[in-house]
Amino acid sequence: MATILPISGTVSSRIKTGGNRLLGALSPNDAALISPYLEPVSFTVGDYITRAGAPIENLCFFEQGIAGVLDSLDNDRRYAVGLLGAEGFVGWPLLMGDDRSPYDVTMRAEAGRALRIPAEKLIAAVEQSATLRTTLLRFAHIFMLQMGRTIVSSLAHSIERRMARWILLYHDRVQADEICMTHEEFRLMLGVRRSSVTDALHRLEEEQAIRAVRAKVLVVDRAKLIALAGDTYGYPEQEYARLLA
Amino acid sequence: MATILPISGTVSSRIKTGGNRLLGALSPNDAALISPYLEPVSFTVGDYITRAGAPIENLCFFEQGIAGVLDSLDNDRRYAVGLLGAEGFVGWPLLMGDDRSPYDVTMRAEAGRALRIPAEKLIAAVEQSATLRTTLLRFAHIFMLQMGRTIVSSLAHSIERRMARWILLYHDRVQADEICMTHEEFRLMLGVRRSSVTDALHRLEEEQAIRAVRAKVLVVDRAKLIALAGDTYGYPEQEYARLLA
DNA sequence: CATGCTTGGAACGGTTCCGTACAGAAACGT
DNA sequence: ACGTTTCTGTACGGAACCGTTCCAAGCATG
Repeated sequence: MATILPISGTVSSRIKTGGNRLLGALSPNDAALISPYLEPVSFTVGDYITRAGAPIENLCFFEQGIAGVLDSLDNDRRYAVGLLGAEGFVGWPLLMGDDRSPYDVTMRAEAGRALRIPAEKLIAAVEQSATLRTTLLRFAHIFMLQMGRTIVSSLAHSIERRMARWILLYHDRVQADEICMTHEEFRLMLGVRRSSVTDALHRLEEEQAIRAVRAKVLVVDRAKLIALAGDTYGYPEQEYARLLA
Repeated sequence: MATILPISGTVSSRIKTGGNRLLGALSPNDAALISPYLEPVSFTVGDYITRAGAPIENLCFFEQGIAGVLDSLDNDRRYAVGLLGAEGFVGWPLLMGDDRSPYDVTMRAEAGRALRIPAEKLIAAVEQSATLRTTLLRFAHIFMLQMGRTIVSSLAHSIERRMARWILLYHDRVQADEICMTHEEFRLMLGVRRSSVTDALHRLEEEQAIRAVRAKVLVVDRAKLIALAGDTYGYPEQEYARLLA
């Protein structure tokens, strides 16, 4: 348990491209519209990409790392409503007629890289290209699907199964089978007490689906996690492939 | 308990307009772009407005009634991911680059009236008017906010408090303090067993927040319901007012 | 090495909620 | 009027999960 061995794991539908998948899906013309304004930025774990209520001044297309979209309650307790990585971008409310971010968005799990573009440049670009706008809105739509599945899983499934789902969502967005996350991190997504996270992790470990070491989760059997997550995993990912291939 | 007395109730931020609020918020020019194609339709409780997976052929702007947006799991258990009425429309995925509906949408609580427009007509209209597109996307955005709060409330709150929230969402969308819904209906939104609904209703009744009669809930003390719902009620409604006033 | 911080493991009783089952009450059809 | 269906109330044991507390292990810092 002390040393971290390289675990094989089933590397199936993982995101492999180095850069941002959404930008990669753009036509050359659309890419040309925004690429002059894209500027690389990097974040460390815990950094805020946007703050709830703040004006959206930039949009960030991630190349690496995981961004957690958090909603807060009573100004203290916070919960994740969704997750995104190199398959998407942060700031979509701007394309939907809102100039302020409704959510806190922070870096999770690992350091992140992104390409940043000023809000007004992106607005100008989507006004010139309908296909660009559609591509970006498609991501927002798929994020919405993810939220829907989050609702369903929180209503229908046990902590263990919901945890399996979140591990998969993380796994899809990191390059390795090793995911850095503490029990406290899981609390954001599951909304349970920390010891319940411990218990659920142990159960997943007993089933040989993962191995947990300090501040890390190693994905051992991805298929088993998918089975546990059931219908709450897969549909948004499948729709992403259909609409943004 | 047998007879339904007229209950005063606090009629605060209710939706009063007869027609669709979103259409009402359009500029004369934008309204002119689509009104030639709007056709009145009506639904009874249980009718499907769209089916999951089916192509979006029409969009529906509701004038009366409540539409429940349902996600299904394992082909049998279904759960509500959101609710809308005369403040919105059904079919927004079309504006976000998806030609199929990801959800079942069905009529809840009471019979509904809507103005229906063929998909291609609406697409043509939003291509002519950026402000029309923005207005419609703003509704989709606010629906997303509602979904976010649904996630948070399901993670943080007891059945009783979550029920208070859903009653408010229904109350906002009907013209009266009397809401037709069976315990089974609540199950869609809370994801609990039917008897838990009974218990939670009794608790809300003890607190004089509502009165429950067969297949109906009477809102007695709206302020009390708002207090129970806490931060999970109000924010999307407030953003609607800000962005679509 | 000494110290302090973060993270994880384990335990306690208590509460909420579940699954199931059954029965009464109200509406409905004929 | 009568049976049927729908809706609601209630009760039982049991499972899941909570809040709390305490302690141990890993890690960083000086």
